[in-house]
Amino acid sequence: MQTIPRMTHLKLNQFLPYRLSIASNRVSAAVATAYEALFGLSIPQWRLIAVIAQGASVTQQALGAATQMDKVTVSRAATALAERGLVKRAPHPGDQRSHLLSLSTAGQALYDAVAPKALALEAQIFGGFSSAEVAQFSAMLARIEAAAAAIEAEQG
Amino acid sequence: MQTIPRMTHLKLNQFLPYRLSIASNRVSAAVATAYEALFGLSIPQWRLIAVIAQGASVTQQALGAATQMDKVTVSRAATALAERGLVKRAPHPGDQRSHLLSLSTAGQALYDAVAPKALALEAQIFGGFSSAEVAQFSAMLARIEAAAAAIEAEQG
DNA sequence: ATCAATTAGTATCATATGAAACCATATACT
DNA sequence: AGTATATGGTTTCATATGATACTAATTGAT
Repeated sequence: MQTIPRMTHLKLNQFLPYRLSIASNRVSAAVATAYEALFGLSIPQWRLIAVIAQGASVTQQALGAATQMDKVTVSRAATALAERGLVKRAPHPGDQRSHLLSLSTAGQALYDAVAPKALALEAQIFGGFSSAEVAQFSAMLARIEAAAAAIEAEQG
Repeated sequence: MQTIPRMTHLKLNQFLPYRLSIASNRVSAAVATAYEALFGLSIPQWRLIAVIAQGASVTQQALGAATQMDKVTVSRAATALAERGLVKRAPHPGDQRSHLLSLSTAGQALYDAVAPKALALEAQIFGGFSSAEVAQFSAMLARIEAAAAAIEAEQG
């Protein structure tokens, strides 16, 4: 028996979806560790806080759309934040199923503490990047997202 | 009470760790769906196959290092692949705790089928990229990985 | 040679995530 | 108005993942 040379060689460590996944996981791990250690926040919780801080008064539905997280994940993070007194849930006028979430004073204070730290972490990770490179990278991510979403859509 | 303008505004959808995570998750989801639908492979299983195909005869320890996956994940994927008859486990001469994994004929055939499909997916996702852009993106990922790993190490 | 400390791999446990089922309310259609 | 359908959110269930504990074998030190 003899070995027939294959047409396609695939080196895992040059395969971009793999590389992307590794890089993303490392970044997420670093960020998650920092948030957890410093503020006791999970990534979903932090994302909610970031969006609520921007938008003032938001439904969970809107939070799901803005953070691209599942409604179950949003629900759990929202419950935890409410229990911790970081967000307030007001009834939604005109829809009794829904609440409007906003930051409590404590939540706002936490946000004010977290945000600079988050930006510092980002700066640490992308420290070597020029602003042109950052812009380029960001644009590339957008293209990748769109292409991947298209594939997913076509796969049903 | 009056609102004091904050120093740091943070828009989640411009926050790069978030953007990176979203893009990576989309790509992983698209890839995972395709592998699962076409070949019944999970991503860890596919990674093992890819590395074994390169390296011929490898220990799980080496597979863990090459794929950056936990040894538990490697163990589970290896067991599943062995049960499916895609990889063979030979005793490691000189270390009886360890096995040497290699592709069976069926495993090699599967690899030969999967690899082109994987490359096609990659091409679809990065289709809009020039080869210079691909190289740039790849280099950026490497820098990001290194920076994130450094942070993790320092957080220890 | 004996015993402590590592290491390869597996098994067990805890946690995070999302899919599916579910409840209450809201909307659409007749 | 009255009924079917859709929607916001929560609960329940199944699965994936990794930390921890464990077993068997190997290495190192005396």
